[in-house]
Amino acid sequence: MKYDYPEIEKKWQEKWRESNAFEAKQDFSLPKYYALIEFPYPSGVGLHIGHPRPYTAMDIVARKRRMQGYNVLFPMGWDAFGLPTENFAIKNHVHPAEVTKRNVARFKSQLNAIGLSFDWSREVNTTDPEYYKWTQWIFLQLFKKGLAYKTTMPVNWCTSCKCVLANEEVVNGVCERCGSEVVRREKSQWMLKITAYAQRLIDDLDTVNFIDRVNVQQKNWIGRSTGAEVDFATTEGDKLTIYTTRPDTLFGATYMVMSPEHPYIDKWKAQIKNWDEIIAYREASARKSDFERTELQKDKTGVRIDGVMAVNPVNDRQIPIYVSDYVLMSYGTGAIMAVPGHDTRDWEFAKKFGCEIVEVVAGGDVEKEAFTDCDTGVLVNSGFLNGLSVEEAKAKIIDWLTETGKGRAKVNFKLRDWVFSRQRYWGEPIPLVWCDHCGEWVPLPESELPLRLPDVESYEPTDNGESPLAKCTDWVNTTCPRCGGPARRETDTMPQWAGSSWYFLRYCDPHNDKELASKEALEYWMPVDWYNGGMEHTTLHLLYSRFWHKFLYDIGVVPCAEPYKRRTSHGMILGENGEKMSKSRGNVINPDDIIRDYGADTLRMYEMFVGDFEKAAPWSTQSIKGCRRFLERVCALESEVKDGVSYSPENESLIHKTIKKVSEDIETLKFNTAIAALMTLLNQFFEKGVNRAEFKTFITLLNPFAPHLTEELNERMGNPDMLVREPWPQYDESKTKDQTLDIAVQLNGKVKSIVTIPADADEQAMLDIARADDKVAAALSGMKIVKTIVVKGKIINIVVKPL
RNA sequence: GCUGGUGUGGCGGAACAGGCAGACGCCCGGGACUUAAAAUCCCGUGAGGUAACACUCGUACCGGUUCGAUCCCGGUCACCAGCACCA
Repeated sequence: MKYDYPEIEKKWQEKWRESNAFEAKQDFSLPKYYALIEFPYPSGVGLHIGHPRPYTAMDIVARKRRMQGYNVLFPMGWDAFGLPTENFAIKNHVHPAEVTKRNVARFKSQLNAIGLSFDWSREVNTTDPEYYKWTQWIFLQLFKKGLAYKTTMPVNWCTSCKCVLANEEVVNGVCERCGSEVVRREKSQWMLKITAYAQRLIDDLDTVNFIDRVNVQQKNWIGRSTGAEVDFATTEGDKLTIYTTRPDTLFGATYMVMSPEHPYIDKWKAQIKNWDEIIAYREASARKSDFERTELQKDKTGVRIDGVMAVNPVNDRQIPIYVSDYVLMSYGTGAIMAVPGHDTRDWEFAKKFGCEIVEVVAGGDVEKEAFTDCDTGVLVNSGFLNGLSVEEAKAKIIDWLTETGKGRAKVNFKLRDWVFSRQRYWGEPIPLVWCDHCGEWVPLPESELPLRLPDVESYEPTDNGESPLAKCTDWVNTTCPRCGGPARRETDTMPQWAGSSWYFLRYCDPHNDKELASKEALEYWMPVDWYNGGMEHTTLHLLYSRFWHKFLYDIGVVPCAEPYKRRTSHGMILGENGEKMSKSRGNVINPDDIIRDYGADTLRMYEMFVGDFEKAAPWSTQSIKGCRRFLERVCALESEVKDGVSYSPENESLIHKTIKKVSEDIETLKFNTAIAALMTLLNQFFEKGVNRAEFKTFITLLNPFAPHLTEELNERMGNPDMLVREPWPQYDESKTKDQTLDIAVQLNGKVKSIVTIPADADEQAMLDIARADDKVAAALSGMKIVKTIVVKGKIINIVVKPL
């Protein structure tokens, strides 16, 4: 058969569509499998060559599961709110909804051209009011439970997007999206209390099967630490509380440091003798952007508070208090005890400002550098802690603090609450109104959802930090749903991460207009069995959606505490030069061109064969030809097929091995070696011949990888049903074993010969065969055997020395 | 700085409960077919060495454990990713 891929691919894509081949069934008695990939942001440039890698991988899993008899849910949708669309709309004077529609149409046709087996009857779009109705509904539940609150705080402000960013969206001090400078601004923002779930977000990682680097990154980001809070008295009679992970070093605390934003500074105004100096320092650090702060981190700055002293509770010594911006108001209590002998930052500060350095853990030289080792040190100069190890001292001092009421054990997290509002147009409106009469934010009744985005004349962001919606006075001015008085709508919108935090739930029951999804559907489909997505979402989408899911679990909406049973992640496709693909580097590969020149099946094969799925791999226009050649050879094999029994006993054994290998490799993300095994089998068929049944098994195994070609070949063989509906081949473990084995015979660890033994030969039999071998016998002559090592079925090693 | 990860032919990558290193593919070389080229098919292909064998060296580097180490242990170097004054 000539490999007419454009014709074949078009034909089978239509057949699958006409027969609803991939529709998940509404029969909840069947075993289910929910395979999920991250829905894309439908950008204007179309599909990237990187997209098909995870998509094809999960498509292979989904196709295999269907053949294995599962009711498979493999859906797709659009994460379509977001800035690029809005910016494009502004520039070209089109409505963002119109832009979205076009981009979605383009993406969808590209995805279909790859032959991905999505159930399009469940397509969702985050910008659809029938969808964002439920995004808003979830927000209202969060609000009602006190997990959404508005507060004024310094936030990350992107100077180019003119919009607030979440901490997770700031990378190296610049905007994750556009790379522009991010500055700190005081703004009133909606926040979501993700910190309330910090502990559970860590703990429940033990209940799911995520790849390790995801677990590690999430844990680092949440940043749990254990330590103690200690109350220091001051000469003004206040209680200055600090947090430390090293309470064992309390005797070594020789000064304290407060963040410039600490409220006690204002409180002590009357007592502070150098007030002007303190205020000048506070204002200077307030002006610094996060970027500047990190740039300057090596060089500590600060000012001593003149007029107030603190008292170390363990020894009643009076110690000075400094103000320095290396202490952050947003972590712990905004103040620290400084132990310069055993903390690098305190040591640097102490050296610069001439503070006293006391050694309380012996083992280093605190005059040269801070000694921070917790494993080997022994406590000294520490009263009742002397002689203890760091671990013992921690426990003892916490007991002491608790008994005396001067402190307590404490757990802290680096994770901060999620800044949830954006000053842009193209996002979900926040369904709250401010009522002066009620004096608070009032939620819209659920019956009024969705709160639709109004049509506005200009989507331009404003420099004053207000959302474009603020200009839409007809929409903004409304009545309070509670008291009926005049009220104003919230004009900020939700961030892009809102719609994606729950979309996998909507797929379970996408057309439900009574609830976000029915209980039965959620109980049947959830949790997602396998979710594959990018590492870049680990501390963003993945964390956010786990948080929302746990909240929905708490209020009884979803049946499971974790949304995803298994999470894996793919590597990037790089340009041919090994660099990240980008327009500016001129190394972009367009999937449309590849499909036109090689076909979708070749694209799929190559995306899976290119390298280790979990690692980045450079694209190669040379190597893709190998996959194309393989498919051509599969076509050519058709004419080699002969009726009758196997021509070769080796075929049977290799077929069983290949079924096993391909079946297992798909489950462990080793698509590249699965394909290699199929190539090996094909090569053997050309060498040894192939019968109809063998060929059928081969194309069935290949079907998830190259679905179009294999369907065509299956039809040409006269099989009435589509391969999609055929069962996955089974293997017989006993037939994967060879009758004979080729075993290496070593002398002193060097291979001297290869001998063939029966698979069940015992150690003595193996040794006898080895010694009968000519090469072995020759090598043994003139040698004295010191020792022989025989491992059944593995190896023979004879240790010799000259006679 | 901290936390993870990765170093294997000309290239992408296989093989690791310690047991023939380099599967599979690309590139490259030779041959067949062809008037010729492309395509296809066959053969070769880690490095040194040999007429051909033999043999020697080879999994970032140094050392250790072992009959045997790409794999385990200790140390060093390089690269990638994430975090970054988190007390």
